[in-house]
Amino acid sequence: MNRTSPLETIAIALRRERDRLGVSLAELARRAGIAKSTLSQLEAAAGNPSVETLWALAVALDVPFSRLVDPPTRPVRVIRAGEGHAIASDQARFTSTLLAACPPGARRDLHHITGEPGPPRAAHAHIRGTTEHLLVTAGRWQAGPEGEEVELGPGDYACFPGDRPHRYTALEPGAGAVLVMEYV
Amino acid sequence: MNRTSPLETIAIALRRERDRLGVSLAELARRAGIAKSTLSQLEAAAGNPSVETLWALAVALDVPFSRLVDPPTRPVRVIRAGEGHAIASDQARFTSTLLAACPPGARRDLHHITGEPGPPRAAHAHIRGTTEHLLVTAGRWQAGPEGEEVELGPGDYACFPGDRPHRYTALEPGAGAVLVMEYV
DNA sequence: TCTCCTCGTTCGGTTTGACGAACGCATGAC
DNA sequence: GTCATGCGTTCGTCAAACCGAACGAGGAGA
Repeated sequence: MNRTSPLETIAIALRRERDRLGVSLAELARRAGIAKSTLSQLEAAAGNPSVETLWALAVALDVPFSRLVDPPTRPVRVIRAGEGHAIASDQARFTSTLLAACPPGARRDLHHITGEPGPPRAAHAHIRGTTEHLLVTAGRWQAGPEGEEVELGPGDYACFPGDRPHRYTALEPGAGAVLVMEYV
Repeated sequence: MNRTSPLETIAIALRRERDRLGVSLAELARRAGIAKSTLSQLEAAAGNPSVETLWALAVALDVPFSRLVDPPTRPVRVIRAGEGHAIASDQARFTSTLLAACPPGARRDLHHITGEPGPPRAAHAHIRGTTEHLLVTAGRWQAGPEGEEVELGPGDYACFPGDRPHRYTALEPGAGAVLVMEYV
């Protein structure tokens, strides 16, 4: 099942999550309260860390413990909006539309966002391969990569790359949406 | 966030999974290729196992690694509209609430469902490990595992095991929701 | 009863992971 | 130029994780 050893998996995950936070090896070691020599060896896939060590790192990285022992990430695969299959329920009065099938190896964190009219909320580019899914639950939104914003109403769905600068603007009071952050 | 230490979590998980398989401590140690003294101390929450040791145990127990380190999941979790830890943006008038962080190795398919009042939509049990996330966008719903249905209004979020029979009932015309099917 | 087996725990000895100091290498201030 | 700061790596020391052996407890069978 698993080709790569857990140690390599951890080494890759540590490096990936540390890059995501944009902190140095020494800084992360400080935050986690471990010797930077230990962390250096771990990122080199040399060594066999104890649970306490890994736990401290997971806390410092602000990720669930198990994310560090994830199987390695697979190459980037993006599913564009509209590629989902529409599935009709066998029972009447009920429909289910597949908005986006999850690519293998991707992680999707589920958020609920709300906004009020005003200046747009500018989001910096996330790590490469990030995709954002937005489904409006209330009010109207204007969202998307800079220069390619689209306007969305209740029930509308959009997905766009999150690894470029992008914005959210609430156009009506009490605007809400479901935001799914997808990391590959 | 986590009250119990990772070591206790592991100790409990080891005991639970071993009981599930119905094997003795010595037998499990044999299968995992570790000394039974080591395993004995781990189940007593004494010690600080290395990743290799834990990995061998996870393989021998035939469970994903994360099952040994993640605290047990609660059956049904509801986050009411406005509840949850909302993170305010640096730019005002914008909040983001993390509903569910994606577990490693999981796949999440994103659906938008609509329903009309009438008989409930009964869903059969999906494959083991499936979790469903539901966030209501419009109207009111009653949903959840059979006998544990909860009523949800706009903005409410619930997640529950999908590997048991469960139902969705729309209580108002034009009810809508985002459904995320999570497969481990 | 006695024997034999397996259970889980406890006890030294060895291996090794974690630590801290020192290293070489960059970059920036003066 | 020199100095200072921070980076990531390497090395020697020490604590501890892991191991194997021995232990007492319980059960099955002759």
